[in-house]
Order: sequence, then structure tokens, then C-alpha cells
Amino acid sequence: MPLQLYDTMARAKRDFVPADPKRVTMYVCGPTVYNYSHIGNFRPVVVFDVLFRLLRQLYGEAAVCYAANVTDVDDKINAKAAEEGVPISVITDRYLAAYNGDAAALGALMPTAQPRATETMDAIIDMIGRLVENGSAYAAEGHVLFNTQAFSDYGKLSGRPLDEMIAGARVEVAPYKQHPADFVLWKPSKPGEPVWESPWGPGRPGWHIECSAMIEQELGLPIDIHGGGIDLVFPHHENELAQGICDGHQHGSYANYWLHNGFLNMGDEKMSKSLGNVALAHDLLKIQPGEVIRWALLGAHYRQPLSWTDEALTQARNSLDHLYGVLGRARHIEAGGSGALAEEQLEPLMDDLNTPAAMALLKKLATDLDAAVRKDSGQAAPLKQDLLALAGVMGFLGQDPQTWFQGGADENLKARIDGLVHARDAARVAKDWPEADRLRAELTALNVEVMDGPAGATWRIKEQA
RNA sequence: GGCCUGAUGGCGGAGUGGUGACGCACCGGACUGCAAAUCCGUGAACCCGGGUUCGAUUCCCGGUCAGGCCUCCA
Repeated sequence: MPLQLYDTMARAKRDFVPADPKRVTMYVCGPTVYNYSHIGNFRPVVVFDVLFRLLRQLYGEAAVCYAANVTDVDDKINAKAAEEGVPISVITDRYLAAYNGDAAALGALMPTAQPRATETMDAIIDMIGRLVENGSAYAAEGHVLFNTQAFSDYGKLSGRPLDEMIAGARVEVAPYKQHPADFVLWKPSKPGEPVWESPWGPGRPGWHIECSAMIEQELGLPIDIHGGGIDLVFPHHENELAQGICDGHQHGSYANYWLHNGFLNMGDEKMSKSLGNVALAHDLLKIQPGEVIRWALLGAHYRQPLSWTDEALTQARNSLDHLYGVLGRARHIEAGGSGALAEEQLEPLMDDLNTPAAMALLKKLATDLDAAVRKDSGQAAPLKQDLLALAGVMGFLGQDPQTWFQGGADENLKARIDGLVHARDAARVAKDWPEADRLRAELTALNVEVMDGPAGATWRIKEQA
């Protein structure tokens, strides 16, 4: 079964065929680094990380070029820098570091490239120059604007014909625009704001052109996959597409597959900074393992909306506890077998990244593995292999089971817990049940759960509050 | 106002033109000193109304409800 991906442009699932299997290219719109990102911002990070891992599995690690940009020129960054009285680089470096740290904690691999707008300025200015030259853009009052009239397919990606957009326009149209839908490629900086020299006067780039230029510089056009949140379809991706095509790619394309993830909701509404209903990944990671949050983020198909609830996190935690529990019981089994991940195990992911179905398969493999270990049936080794391989493609089960269950405890606490557990074991051997129960109560007070087994008691840190 | 999604058990959430995964919760049983973990098992759902069909949760039309985009936004 070939990989199928839902392409927003085609509004259908399509077989994925890269232009060059030796160099598969993917670009995903990343954060504007002016603050901590909320958990909804990390949904695409995790979703496209799974796709990145899957592509690496299919085409080889060296064959996949994945660029996720960083927008480090922006009004909000300027405002934050002004507020703190520091250069914008202080702000952007700080929050980029936090972003990358949080992404890593969520199990996301570092993309192969992380281009920054400030480091792409020459390419941005070159690209604008070419667009002006060939009549796709025009300069007016210190601005450069993209001429939407020059691109007959404008609106095709988002399904918005140009004339309809005018009817629905709710924004006042700047007087220097030739057409209401025309958008800014270059604009003058206000006093005190960062500024770059350009043939159209000092200023800074518009948001859309940054991405187009970064793609062109980092990956080359056209790319195989362009991803991002559903809200970016219009205007951001529509505009990127228009620029890219008009920049000498009329006969090719800009991106061959457009992928968009659905929103993460808080209750019934999307999580967004403007609505103020956000949960920061940075905060969540202080009280939950990143893997739990990752599991919760992948618990719904990426194109569906996902409600963010405590319940979802609890369920994620329970699921992972179960899987790690199985791995713990199978710790003496050497994973082995065919070596390659069986095609059938990959099938859910091949079907447009059906992560919920893949997670159900993980559980089935785990249940089978558990039974094989219990019956000592000889099937355990290949099952463990399959389980770990599929989990690996999804970015799960990378820890040692013992670390998973005891990871929240420091060495002192571990020693203390071990002492109590051993004392309780001794009491149980002596059939001193009141003493055993008293010790268990003491462990419970330490947020520790004991599990008696044939080979002695094991323990784990219970869910953190 | 325009455009676009979605509606599946108590909850989360896949999937399908012909008896609806999986997880959580619940219930019964096994195991346990009691638990936990594990295992076995029960119960429980396809928004409403039309249409197409031998048959629709699945396709089509209409409605209701919810959400998104049209402005920065993952």
C-alpha cells in the first residue's frame, strides 16, 4: 500500500509520489518566536514529526529534507523587544531556545533545517526583485505589493475566487493597493524597528514572502510537501503559492502536496492567544512527561479538531503505562525477527497518517506480546520488534520501562522507596499484614504504587498531580 | 453575508454500502492476605427528515447543532 496523503489543493487523498525519491522535501510553517508557544502550536510539530519519521522510514534517513522555519521578524517581536528595551535577537533567541526545548521534550526530531527570516534577507529581497521585474508585484509609497491580478489561479488553494473575497472583505483597504486582495511583500519600518536596506527603501519583509524565500533557498522549488495549520490556508499559503508560481515556476508547481492539521480546541473553541484560552506546552511539560502530551496530541486524526482536556491526558498516561508495563514484563526478551517493519504494521500510518488506528495497533501488538511472554510461546521476540519499530516511527516507547515508571524520582527518593518496599516484602513473608499495609500506606503517601509479583514487588510513581 | 469542516456508546476516538476498531469509565469473574498490575467476560452508540439501493451509520438532498476561515493566527 502506497503512502496516501490528503492534499488540500486536490481536496482528496492522493498517492504520495516524491519528485525525487532520493531527496524528499517537506516544509512546515513554524513559530513566530515572541513568546512561549501554546500546546495547539505544537500539534503540527508533532504531526509533521510523525510524517518526517515515516518518510525517513520509507525513503531512508538521508533522503528526507525537512525544513521548519522560524519567523523572527514580526510586529509582535518588535513590541516585546521594545517593552523589555532589548534588541529583537534577545527575544527571538530566548523563545526559539524554549520552543526547541519543548519540541524535543515532545519527542520531535530536529528538522534537517530551521531557517530564520533574518538569515534569509538576501533571498527575500532577490525574490521580491524578480516579482517586481516580471510584473507580478509593484512598488507604492515605500511598500511593495503582490499584484493578485497577475495570477489567474489566485484563490485556488483556499477555494476563494477573488471577486468573492472582495465582497467579504472586512478590512479597510490601504489606499496604495491596486486591488483590495493585493498583499505586502515589503513595507517600511516604523522608527525604532529593525530595518533592512532594499531597492524600494529601508524596511522589512511581509510574512508570506519570508516563507517562499526560505523554501526556495533551503529546499528549492517545487517542494514535495508543504504543511501547516488549517488556518494558514488563507491567506498565508495562498499567497506563498502565488508568489512561488509567479517567481518563474509557471510550468512547475510550488508544492505538490498541501497538508493542513486541524485545530486543538479548548472546550468548543480553538485555542488561541487572542482568545486567551491557552495552555502553554512549557507549563504542561513541568507536570507531565512529554510523551504523554505527544500521545494526547496524536490521539485524534490530524485533520480532525482535537479537544484538549485533563481527561485526554489521563487516558494518554494510562495508555503509555500499559505499553511500558508490557515492555517491562518483556524486558528479558531480545527484540528480533524479520528486522524490517512489516508492511501491515505501517498500514494505518500509510493511510493519511491515521495515528489513532496506529495507536490501536500498538495496543494490539502489546497485548499479543504480553500473552506471548506469559505463554513463552516463542512469538515474543518478533512481536517486541514490531511493537518497538512501529512505536519508533510514531516517536513513542523510546525510554526504558523502569525509567518511565520511576523517572519522576531522584536517587534519594528511590533509595527510600526501595527500603520501604523491601521492608514490606519482609512483612509479607512474615504474614504481618497490618505492618505490610502500613508500609504500603506510607508508600502511597509518597505517591508510589506497589505491585506485588511473582518475582517480588515492583513500584512506580503514580500520576503527577 | 460568503466559503469550508464536522455530528459514532457515559467519555475520547477509528472505520465501513450488508451484523460498528481501540482506549478510558462501569459491571461480573479469575488471580491476590487485601490491593495494584494482568487475564477472561457482559452491557452500551452511528444528529433529524427525505431519496437512491435488495440493504445506508456509510452515497445524495434538505434541516438542526457545533466549529473554522474571510484580519495576526498552528
